[in-house]
Amino acid sequence: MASLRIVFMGTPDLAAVCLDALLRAPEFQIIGVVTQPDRPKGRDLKLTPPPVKELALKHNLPVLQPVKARDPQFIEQLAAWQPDLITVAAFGQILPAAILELPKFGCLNVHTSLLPKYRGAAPIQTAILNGDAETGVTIMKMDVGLDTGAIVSVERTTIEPADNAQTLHDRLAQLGGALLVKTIPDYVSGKISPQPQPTEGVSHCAKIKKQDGAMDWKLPAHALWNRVRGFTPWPGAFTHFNSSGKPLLLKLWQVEPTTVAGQPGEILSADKQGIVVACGEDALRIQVLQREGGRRVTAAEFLAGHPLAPGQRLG
RNA sequence: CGCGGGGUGGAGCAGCCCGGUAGCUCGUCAGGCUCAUAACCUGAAGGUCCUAGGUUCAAAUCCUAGCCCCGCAA
Repeated sequence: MASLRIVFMGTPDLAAVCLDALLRAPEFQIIGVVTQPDRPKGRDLKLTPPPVKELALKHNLPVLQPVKARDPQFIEQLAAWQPDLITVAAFGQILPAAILELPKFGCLNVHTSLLPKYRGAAPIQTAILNGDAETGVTIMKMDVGLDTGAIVSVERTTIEPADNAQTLHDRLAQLGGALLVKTIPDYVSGKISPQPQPTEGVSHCAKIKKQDGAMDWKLPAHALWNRVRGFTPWPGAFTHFNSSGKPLLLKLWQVEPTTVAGQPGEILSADKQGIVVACGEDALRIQVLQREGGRRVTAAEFLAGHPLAPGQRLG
C-alpha cells in the first residue's frame, strides 16, 4: 500500500478534512494535491488560498491549481506525477476522461449524499431543505457523468432536528475521510468491486444562490425551518424588518416550528422565549438572529435593544 | 485602495447630524409582595462612552490616525 502513489484533488473545508484523514493514515502516500486557484475572499477581497492548499503546503506537498481541469498542460503535469489512484472530494470542476483514465485504479470521489440521490453541487443543504431523515457519504469510482460513477462504499447518518448544514457538513466530512481511509485498501486489492448506481431514485440538486436564503413567510413553518437549517451558515436565511424608514436585514440562525397561526410575516409574540412569526402554515419561533452590523444574538438580547411588538411584520 | 454598518456599566441598544449633569430594555445585588414563579413593586451597585492625538471655555458628540467586530460582495 505504501507504494501506491495517490493524488488528492479537492478545494473547500470538506475536502481538507478528507485530505487530513489520508495524511494521518500512515499507510498512504500522498504525492501531490490539486485544488482550485486562489480566489478573492473576505472583506478586502484578498486573494485567499483554498483550505486544501493550506493543508497541503503545511505538509510540503506539491500543489497544482489549474484554472480549467481539461487544460492539456495541466493534464501533462498531472501525468508526470504518475499517480496510481486519484481521490477527489469537492474539487469543484468536471474532470475530463483523460484524467479519469490516467491512474491505474482510476479516480475515487467522495460525495456527500446517498447516491444516486442528490447528484450535483449542494447535496448536504438539499437533504436538509427537503426534510430528509437520513443522508450519508458515498464513495464512487468516477466516470464521465456528473456523480454517476459506480458505488464503492457508503456510510449513512441520521439528520437530527438540531442539525444544520454546518453540523451536518462537519459530520459528513469526518465520515467521508474515515470511509476513504477504510475503502481505499479494499478497493485497490479488489476486495470490493464497484456496483453501478441504481437507476431508481436518481435526483439532482441545484447550486444554492444567495437569494435562495430569502424567507418567504407564506411558506409553511416546517419548510422555513428546513430552510434556516439548510442555509446555515451559508448563505444564511434572511428577512427584513422595517424599523424606521430603511429596512434592516435580519439573518435567522436558529428557529423552531410552533403551532400558532396568523398573517404570514406577522409577529405574534416577542419575549424571552423568542420571536414568534406567523408563516403560511403554523409559525416559527426565532431563537437566534443577527442584524446588519451586529453579531449573532439570542432573541432575548435582540429584544433588549430592538423592541418588537405583536402586529409588526417581517419580510 | 471593492461598498457599507458598528465599538456607550455584565448583555442588547438609544444618545452623535444641531458639542454643555450618561439614558432605555434586561441582568446582578438587597428588600417587599405572593401558595408560588423566568411574574410584579421598591431601592442599590456597576461606565477609561475602543485607543492615540487634534479643535474648543467645554467632546460620547466635531476632525485625523490606528485597533477590533459585523453586513454586502465572493
